[in-house]
Amino acid sequence: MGDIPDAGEPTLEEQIAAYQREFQGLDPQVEKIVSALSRLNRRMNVAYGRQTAELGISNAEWEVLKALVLSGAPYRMGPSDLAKRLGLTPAAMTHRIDRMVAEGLVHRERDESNRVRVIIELTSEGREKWLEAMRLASVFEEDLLQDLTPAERAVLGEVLTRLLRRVEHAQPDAGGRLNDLE
Amino acid sequence: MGDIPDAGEPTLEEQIAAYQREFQGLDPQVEKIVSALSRLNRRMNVAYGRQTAELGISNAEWEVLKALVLSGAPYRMGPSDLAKRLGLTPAAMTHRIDRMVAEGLVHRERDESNRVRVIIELTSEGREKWLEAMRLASVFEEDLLQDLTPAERAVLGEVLTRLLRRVEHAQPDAGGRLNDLE
DNA sequence: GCTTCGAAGTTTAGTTTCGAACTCTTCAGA
DNA sequence: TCTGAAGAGTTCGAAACTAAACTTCGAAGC
Repeated sequence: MGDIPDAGEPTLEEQIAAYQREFQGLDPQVEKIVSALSRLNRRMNVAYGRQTAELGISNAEWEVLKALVLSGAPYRMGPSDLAKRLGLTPAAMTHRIDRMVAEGLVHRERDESNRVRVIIELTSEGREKWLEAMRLASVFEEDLLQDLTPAERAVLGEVLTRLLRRVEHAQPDAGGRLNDLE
Repeated sequence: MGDIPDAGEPTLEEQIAAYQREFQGLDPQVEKIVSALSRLNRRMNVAYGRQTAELGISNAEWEVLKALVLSGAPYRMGPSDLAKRLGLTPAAMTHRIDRMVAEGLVHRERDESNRVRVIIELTSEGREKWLEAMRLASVFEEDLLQDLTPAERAVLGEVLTRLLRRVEHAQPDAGGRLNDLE
């Protein structure tokens, strides 16, 4: 027990070996980094999902709460802004807000100064839910990184930030290469 | 232009600052690592999606092709195994296979030696699609990591693998702490 | 041999999302 | 003022997923 990472999933080492076998000319180190990154993220999302589920909210709802809290007091955003921020279509946002209003996590009202707009505002209950979720998440995250030395944390943070900047300011073209967007 | 990472999304630094403001007692370095990890993964998936879309397949289909190829010749798996491997319910797997059979990417047949089972086998067309996708993906990945020094690559790979092992062999309990499953 | 249990896959009902059409409001220009 | 255009949000229909019920086959026990 404990040796099988997930049902039917090969270990990272087995997967790298399989890639080498099936596709020539692949750098094992690159593939290791990319595969580990992807898996790690997946596992972390599962962990977050477990935690939020215990608070009676879904991962999707947690994302909305997060966006609202991080926008700062008075914790208000329009549906379109939320949709862009979360990468959803406006239609999906409408439905998601419907649910969250019904659960008392957010409040929806029409902006009287511009009657086309709608204001989504965090309720105190919604803010409390987010705080509870953050308490759980922060303990989990600290625990996850606990074995890393200060030097390793520094390098990891710096390198990931650099990679992120590279992806954010560039997008792959048809051939897969990253072109600077200027 | 090029300074706005994504529509309406704050920069990583702004987001960390917002976390510090809204939630006391958070380690900025931990949050930086976790946030960068999550964002980086999201951007990479968008990039992969763009590439596979160009080949006329979805990201979901690419995952199935990947599982089959990595299983090794003769590239056969049962629907249940595929579902477990991809983290889907058997029902979703049935439908996904339906589509892929219609597109000629995989072949479905009943196992005559055990008539409860079904065998999903990669077609040569499916294998070719995967190879094309891999060619694009590997260029993208090499390009993404191109600015990293050999030392940085080594540390990154090692640290990520260590973190992955920690999440894989342990699961957070109600309080968020990681317990060894033994 | 018959029965029961369990495993593999499909079907059905309900949820969440996307794409596109639609409504309502605001603003610019004749 | 009236009209046209654009933006914000919702509604509608279709796609993809989950959970649960169902079907079929195989294996074990009596």
